[in-house]
Amino acid sequence: MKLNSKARYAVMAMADLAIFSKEKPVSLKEISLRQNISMAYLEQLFILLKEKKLVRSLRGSYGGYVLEKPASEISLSNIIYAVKEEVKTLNCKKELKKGCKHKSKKCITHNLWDKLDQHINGFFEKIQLDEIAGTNK
Amino acid sequence: MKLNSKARYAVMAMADLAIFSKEKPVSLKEISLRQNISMAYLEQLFILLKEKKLVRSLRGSYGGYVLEKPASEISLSNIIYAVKEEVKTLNCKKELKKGCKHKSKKCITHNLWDKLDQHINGFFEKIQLDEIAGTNK
DNA sequence: TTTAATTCTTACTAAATTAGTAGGAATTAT
DNA sequence: ATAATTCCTACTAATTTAGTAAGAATTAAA
Repeated sequence: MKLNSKARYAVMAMADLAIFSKEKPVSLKEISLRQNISMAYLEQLFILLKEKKLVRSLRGSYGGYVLEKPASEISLSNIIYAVKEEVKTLNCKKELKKGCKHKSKKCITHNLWDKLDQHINGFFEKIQLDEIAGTNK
Repeated sequence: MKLNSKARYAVMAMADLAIFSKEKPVSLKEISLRQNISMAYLEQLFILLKEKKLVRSLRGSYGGYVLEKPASEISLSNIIYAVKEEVKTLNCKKELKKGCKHKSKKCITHNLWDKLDQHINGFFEKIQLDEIAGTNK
């Protein structure tokens, strides 16, 4: 049960934006230096964050990224799913793949993992970026 | 954020034991057939479950495994940690490794992941095997 | 109009992890 | 004795992770 770097870095970067992109766009280089994350890696993450309309980009010199919406309207869940990380406690989707079903029955722990799934996703949904960044006070 | 097969299988196997080992020891072969898990893989898991005193083995013909304690006294957490799976949301242990600390400060999301850690472990601790197996009614 | 700083895009890769398989030794009820 | 089992150790193919690398496109400022 591990959270990978992709999700961890994405949240760190978004928190950095929430704090520093109020006056001007923040470049990935700045984030890279402040948060100690490889810049080329950040580039890949920001493509995804942009696709999901969590950030807006400004190209060219003095460009960078800003939040597309207020930090209070962006949940941890939004960020994590934007970079394609997801909670997966069952190895089946909607009970279709093998590994869970056997002899046409759901596996004995199916409901348990479903509950765990909801437990973790609930956490991700209730926390907003402003709280993470400490800009909600 | 994925739960791996090791933990999933361990919990399934323990639930199987909780249900079927009341009269006689249950062999890994039986579990393998009922739960659709490779027997050689189960062998490795049961070495670990035994080490943590969650099960007791009976070798030889007609041998197998039984629970070492009542299912109501074995938590999901016990099982998951027995097979060396763990919740890891920070990539640092006790703030020592690099990747979290940078310029001698904790990373910006450190407290968040700490909370997530507690949230998930809380779930694992509050659920007992009898509940999973449905033998608590 | 040139330059420097930036985002955008695609391809590659080393290392680690996962999810097993394989083979045989030791033990024990029948 | 035999068959069924646990115990033990080593190996491995596939996948995932966490990046690196190289260069094209864009734009503010000098």
